[in-house]
Amino acid sequence: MRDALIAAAFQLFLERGYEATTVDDIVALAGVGRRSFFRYFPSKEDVVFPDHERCLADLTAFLAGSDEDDEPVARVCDAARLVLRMYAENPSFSVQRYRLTKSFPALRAYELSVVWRYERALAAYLRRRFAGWSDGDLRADVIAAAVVAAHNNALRSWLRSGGEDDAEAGVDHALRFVQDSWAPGGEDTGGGQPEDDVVVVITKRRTPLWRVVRELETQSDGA
Amino acid sequence: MRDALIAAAFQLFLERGYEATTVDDIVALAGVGRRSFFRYFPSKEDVVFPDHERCLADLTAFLAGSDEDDEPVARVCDAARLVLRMYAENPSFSVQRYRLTKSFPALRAYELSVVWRYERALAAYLRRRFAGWSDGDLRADVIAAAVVAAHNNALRSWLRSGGEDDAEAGVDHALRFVQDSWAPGGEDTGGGQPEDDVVVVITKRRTPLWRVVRELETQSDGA
DNA sequence: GGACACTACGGCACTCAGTACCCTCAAGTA
DNA sequence: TACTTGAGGGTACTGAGTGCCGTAGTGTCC
Repeated sequence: MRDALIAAAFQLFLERGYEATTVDDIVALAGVGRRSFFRYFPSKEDVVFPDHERCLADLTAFLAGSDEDDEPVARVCDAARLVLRMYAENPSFSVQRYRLTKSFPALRAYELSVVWRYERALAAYLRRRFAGWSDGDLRADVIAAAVVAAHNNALRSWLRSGGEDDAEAGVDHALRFVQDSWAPGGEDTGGGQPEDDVVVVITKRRTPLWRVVRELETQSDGA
Repeated sequence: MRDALIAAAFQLFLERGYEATTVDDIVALAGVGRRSFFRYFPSKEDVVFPDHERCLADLTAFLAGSDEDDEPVARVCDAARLVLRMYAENPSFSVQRYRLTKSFPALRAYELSVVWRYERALAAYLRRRFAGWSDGDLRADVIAAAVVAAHNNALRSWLRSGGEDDAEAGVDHALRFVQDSWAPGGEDTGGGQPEDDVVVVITKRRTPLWRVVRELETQSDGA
């Protein structure tokens, strides 16, 4: 019955839009009573995100089950991959939902509150791991936000592709950017370059440093 | 009349809670018609955040009015300070609102959508500035999220203090953490060095960029 | 002064999400 | 048979938000 309601809801949402579809329409199509809808979904928005509650529980469990030896940033990146996998399990459903949420502000607002809960779960884990550091909480909040932003950047790009691209590769690439910023050494996994290969940078003094960095970044990977 | 509605709403919200206060209660206390409430505020949530629309416009204008020489990350940090200043202008109001939003999920969800709009404004600016960089959009999204997270970390800590702490100092400290991660050279404000003086940097390939930058920063002012 | 707009506000009626309460029916159990 | 339990249905209600219209004040032009 839960699945029947989800199917009916999506059919109508895609046909005539989210706001133009009432709960009465959905239950009429699904052939169930109106009261039953609210037994399965606390609100009309919830029917659009039926699996996030479980995913959030998985994510929390995953973080709770990590030990002291894990590199914290790498761990939250793996947690983000967990979320991506949920989307990737049902590409067509995820893409449909993406188009829906993109066009209806009410759904976007709901999605934000879901994402916020993921972010707080990551931040809570990082705060534990950074306890005692100076600015540990700040670091935790910023890194959690960065991980979520990177994940969402890759996820949205995958969704825009209609689920055709390689979702895992995209999110790996995006998360590497975050790890390079805060989990130094993470990118140094080997490769063929000899360690003592040398780069020489020549620039005018007083060039804004960010311009130098930009030049370095566009020309090489690493330094 | 707008101010009368805000005052009446906050009085009732603080007295009996957000959800227990109906729009009818508010308009009765303010002595205006119910229909007028919705003329000034599109929804009941909006009365809690009466100045964000203007602040968002200020922020957008601030970013639009910047030129190519500005360091992008420093610019969005300054934009974040703009938002903080709006909170700091009315400490007691901000603290009251903070306690309200903390305890009512509906308000928290609304606040998230407001914050999201700020973040998108910052990201849009950064995307323009990073256009052409490899992973420019990703970088823009991540940095925007980090700036917002740092700002919110400092803001919440100030709000929890009841508006007693130094808000500006707190947010400066938090934003410095972000700038140190991505906007090296922020301290480059002048000095007498001749323009054509040349700096040579020698480093190993595959050294994490941030290490190079740190080294540069500690050894010279500028590049 | 009178006709004309324009604006701000109030009142009324409506839709729809969400809730409280109670009903039915079926399945199991003493 | 009587009793409980749980899934679902029906009804009536509250409250947010909208559309429509009426009305009163405030100009402005003739």
